[in-house]
Amino acid sequence: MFQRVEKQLLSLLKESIESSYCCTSRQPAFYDILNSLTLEVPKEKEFGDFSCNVAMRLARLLRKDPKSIALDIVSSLKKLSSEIRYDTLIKDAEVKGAGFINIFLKEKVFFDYLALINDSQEQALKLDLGRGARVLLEFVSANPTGSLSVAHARQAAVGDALANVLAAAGYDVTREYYLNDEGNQINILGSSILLRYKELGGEKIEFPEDHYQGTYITDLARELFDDKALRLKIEKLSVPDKELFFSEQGAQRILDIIKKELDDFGVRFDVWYSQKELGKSGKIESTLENLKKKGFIYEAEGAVWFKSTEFGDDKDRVVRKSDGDYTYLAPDIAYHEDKFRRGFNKLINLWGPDHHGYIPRMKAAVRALGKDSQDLSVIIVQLATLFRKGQPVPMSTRKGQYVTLREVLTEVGRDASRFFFLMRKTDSHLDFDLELAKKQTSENPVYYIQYAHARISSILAGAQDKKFDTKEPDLSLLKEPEERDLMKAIFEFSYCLFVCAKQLDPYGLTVYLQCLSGVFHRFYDRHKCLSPDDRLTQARLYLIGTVKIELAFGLKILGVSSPERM
RNA sequence: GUCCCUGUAGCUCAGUUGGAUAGAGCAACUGCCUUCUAAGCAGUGGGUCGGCCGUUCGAAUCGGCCCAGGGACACCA
Repeated sequence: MFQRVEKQLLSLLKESIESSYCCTSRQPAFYDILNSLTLEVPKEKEFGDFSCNVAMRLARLLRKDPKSIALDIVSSLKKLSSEIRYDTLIKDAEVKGAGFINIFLKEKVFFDYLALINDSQEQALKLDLGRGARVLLEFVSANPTGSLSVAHARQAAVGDALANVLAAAGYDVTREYYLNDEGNQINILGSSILLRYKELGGEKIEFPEDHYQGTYITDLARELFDDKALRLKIEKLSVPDKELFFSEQGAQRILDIIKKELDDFGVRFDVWYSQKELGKSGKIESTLENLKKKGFIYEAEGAVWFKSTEFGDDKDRVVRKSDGDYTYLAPDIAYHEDKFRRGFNKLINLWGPDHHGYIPRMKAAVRALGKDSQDLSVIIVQLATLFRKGQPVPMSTRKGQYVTLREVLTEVGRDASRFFFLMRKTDSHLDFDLELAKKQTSENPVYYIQYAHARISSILAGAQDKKFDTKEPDLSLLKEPEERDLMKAIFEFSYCLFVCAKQLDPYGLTVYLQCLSGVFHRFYDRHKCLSPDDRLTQARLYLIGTVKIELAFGLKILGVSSPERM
């Protein structure tokens, strides 16, 4: 709806400018400006619902004062808008400041939107940007060598919300977790558990520094040790088989823990993609063979290299080490080729900041595979620093001591933690105040929004008891400035969703929902919904019902609940 | 050393492809509940937008050079 109104206004403006100046200027520059017209929503409401700066941009070209240009445009705009096809759109237009054209919309535009939302609920809020694009969103993808950390928690919160945003914007989205279930780290995991297992058997062991230090390793070892049947089986294994067994068992059991953590966090995945299976499938070999045929793979210094410099990387990268093992890059290229092969045409990866330097080579790989580098978007999810009473919570990755997703979830709960992880732009650092997130006061933005939802629910429940009839309300009774503010805020939902989808960042929704809640709270404070006038009550219930639908949908996208009462 | 990100109120941050008087929340202070949920609302104070130069009708925003903080630069994953 927002987009449609914006488009209509733009074409109306274009027509006005053409009719005012087509004879005086036919220069290409004139049409450049005409074709790149933009509208903005002014911060101050006295400047209208939309504003356009085209008069200033035309001033030099037309050698005319921007104010008088704006006046010319406005007068022909008014003439046009009085014609039947536009007479439901513009209430007024005026020139202000250096030459801004400020447009005020007719309330009918807002009324129509309210009706639309009340008729088709969430459906009215969704967009149609996808156009058949199949999106593969890969996120978290943490190695199954330990519990998820706060860093993973933010990636999970962002990834899940982004998937919801894109789905709401009309994309076909698949959520995937790339499971690093083989390789060095998994071997070390197996070896770590095996050592602890031996220790439990009374053996004296030396525990290397590069092994996993956490107590959960001992817990896993104990699980295996305490299972007598399993222990007998383990005794019979040869040394290499034993190593393998512990690696597999460890990875499997930790994966179960991770799945449970994500589930409790409300984050779900459609596909768990195993690197081990990828290796077995022969896809790595065929991908490298394919690239070799294209001339992007060569051998040197005993290793196999990917010619990523061909596509703008700083230097070429090893895909197969001189000892014959693949580097991480080899299966990753194959994995991305497989993503495309499965029919996805838009790949989005959420990575931690430590993978920042990895982007150019992955982009290079995508291009080497014959795709456009735009087909892969990598979003760096910056770290969240935890604070308690204004002091940063110390974090040590050594000795396996790090704050886990589970701890944050247990301490502040799902709603607050998910919301807090989304409160800043994804690629910006985030300060997460545990004490603030726990507070159930106005200081906490989550409760501010949820409270607005609960208040509306409560009013609607009260109204239901009084059995208001369901006939079409007379929205023209909504004349108070706070009511208009609310309608305008409601109107901007789809624009917010549009921006979030374009920027691949759900963060904007947290800002919008706080704003919408604020406008509602101000309206609530000044006006009674349940007024003595039944027809007004009817209209106001209709209005706040729409707010409720938007709040609930917005919160659902963010993975936060919308309580009926608080 | 090279590249990337960040620098806006006491704190955490917004600032819509350059727009109108730079905003919000928190913190501080002051008011508002016999009336739909005070987890709310209203008000007050608080700024050299890191610095300098440039681009133009117009710069927090774009460009250049500095200053400060963070991160990335493996035949690890």
